This record gives sequence, C-alpha cells and structure tokens, in this order.
Amino acid sequence: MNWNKLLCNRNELQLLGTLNGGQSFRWTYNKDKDEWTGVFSKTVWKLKHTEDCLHYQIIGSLKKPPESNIKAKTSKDMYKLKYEYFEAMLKKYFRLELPLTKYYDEWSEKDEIFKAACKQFYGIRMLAQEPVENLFSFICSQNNHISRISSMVEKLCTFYGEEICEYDGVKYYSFPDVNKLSGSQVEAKLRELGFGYRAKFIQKSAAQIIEWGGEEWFDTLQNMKYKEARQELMKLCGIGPKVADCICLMSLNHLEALPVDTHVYQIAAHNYLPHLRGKKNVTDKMYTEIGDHFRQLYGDMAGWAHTVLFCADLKKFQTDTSDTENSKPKKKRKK
DNA sequence: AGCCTACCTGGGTC
DNA sequence: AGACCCAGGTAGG
Repeated sequence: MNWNKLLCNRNELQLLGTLNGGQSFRWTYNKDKDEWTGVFSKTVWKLKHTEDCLHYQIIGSLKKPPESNIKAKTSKDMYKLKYEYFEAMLKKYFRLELPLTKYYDEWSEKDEIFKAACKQFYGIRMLAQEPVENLFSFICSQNNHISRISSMVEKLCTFYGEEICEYDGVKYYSFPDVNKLSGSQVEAKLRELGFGYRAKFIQKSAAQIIEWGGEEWFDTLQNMKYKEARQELMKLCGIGPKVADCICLMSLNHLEALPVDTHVYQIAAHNYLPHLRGKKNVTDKMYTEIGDHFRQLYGDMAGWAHTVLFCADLKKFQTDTSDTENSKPKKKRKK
C-alpha cells in the first residue's frame, strides 16, 4: 500500500500531543515504525509524520467517494478521486486550514506562561471530531482514567459499531450510530462490560438524542451560540458543565468553550488565580471564573489555547517533573 | 443558588 | 496483603 502525503511541518502539527492528549481515545502508536493507527469517519487510517509532510494510508473504509461524471474512468482517475475525497476528510479532522503557528504567536504575546509552556508543546491541534463519538466518549471519561476510558470506547465500537476491516490480525470497528446505543437492553449490557454507572447515562442520552432528531440535532447545536449549545447538551443525563464544554470545543466548533477539570483547576490556581488554591473541589462559581479568566486572556479560541496548557500539564508528556511539580496537587495522607 | 456525597471500576500507593 | 486514594464529573439531595 502506498503512502500519500500532505505538506505540513512540525510546528503546524505534532501527532503525539494531538492524538494522545486526551481528545480522542482511538489512536495507537507503533513506536518501532513511528506510525499511528486510528479510526474516524468509519475509516481506518495510518499516519506518519516526517520533517515536512504528513503521510497517510487508508487501511479500510465504509465510506465511498461520490460517483463522478467523468466518462473515461481510468484507474488513475479513480485513484485520484478517491484520495482527494479522503484527503479532504483528513484535513478537516486536523483543521489543517487553520494557521496554528500564527495562533501560538498570538497566545504567546498575550501570556508569558503560555509562551514558556508552548516551546516544548508545539503543534497541538484541536481536532474536529464527530459529535457522536465525542459525546459518548466523554460520558465515559467522567471520574475515570484515560486507559480505562480507551478500553470502554473500544468496547462500544466492538459491540455496537460496524466492522470496517481486518488488518494485521486486528479487526477495526466504526464508532456506533446513536440509535444502536439507544436500545432498552444497552444499559444492562454495558453494566456487564464494566461501564459502571455510566451505562445508564449512555443509554438514556442516546434515547433522548433520537427523540430530539438523531444526528441532525448536532447540526442545530453547531449553529447555536456557544452558551446555548452548552445549555442544550446539559439537558442530557450524564452531561454536566465539563463534558458539555468538551463537546462544544471538540466537535461543535465552539472554540471558546473551555472544559475545567482537575488539571485545569490546578493550572489556574497555581499560575493565574491564587485565591482559588487549596479548594477541595471545583464549584460552579469557580468553574465560571476559571473559564472566563482564560477567555478574557486568550480571546475567542481560548479552548484551543487551554488544550495546549493542558497537554503541558499531562504527566505522560513530562520528561522532567522538577519544573512542574508545584502545579500538582499535594498528596494527602489520611489515617 | 451553592455546597455535599454517593457512585462503578481498576490501577497505583503505602 | 488489604485498605485506602484517585481518575479530564455528575445527579440528586
């Protein structure tokens, strides 16, 4: 199979931070080959980044390029059509039309802390994910570890998605459609699979979304103002302020949405809002204050900027803990 | 409105 | 070895 490629330098895209930074849970890295394998848009992708190009392969797909009007379809024409179609999907997923280096410069100018943090964390992109996958993945994320979230997302795909292809002895599945998750037996099955109390949230939210128009409901959310879309999402069972903001930011194109979780709270309290230090948990009031602070600082793409900071705070990306340990919560020992 | 606490589960810590 | 704590939170009181 041939690699296709797109011009894209390292400052414009870093695959590690973007694909393994807690936005999507479906990418795996092959260290020996320096390749990423993952699924989005019912398509299995393989990605690799060299100095100035993003290389990609289509391993398998349930999607078909639209029929063209070209009369003489040579195999070369067909090949070209196919790859134009998939390349457009890839560009959209990574938002490659947006000039990231320019944004980094702007955020650096507005904030010295960002300027220092971003050096090691160049090329962190906000993916344009599919709302359905994004929503159900982040229902799974609550009060949970990334390793367990990933395994739960894979279970959803294996049990309720469609098989796309088999490659190197591994079967790949699409993320399920909403109606597949809305069945009355879904909660019991997910409980059995170890989803815990999230099982009910998934089934109830899916049923509610179907009632409100299915996947088209997400289109209406995209066209709303951020705050309105957020309010609508929070009407679903299992979606609170944080997950609603994740969905707004990651799949509804509301880039000012800024999810405040324990990490972001720690960053904010340590570096920006000292009066919030030492609180036991994030109240609604604090949540709003932290979000508004960053929106005021970075402007209308604050959520993207915050994701870069979030990445810099994630333990797995830290090569040296000495410069960041103060941003970590102190271990409490209770006897 | 704003502050508690229970909640499934699995991995890490002491 | 066993009882904690904690994890990209949320619903219900």
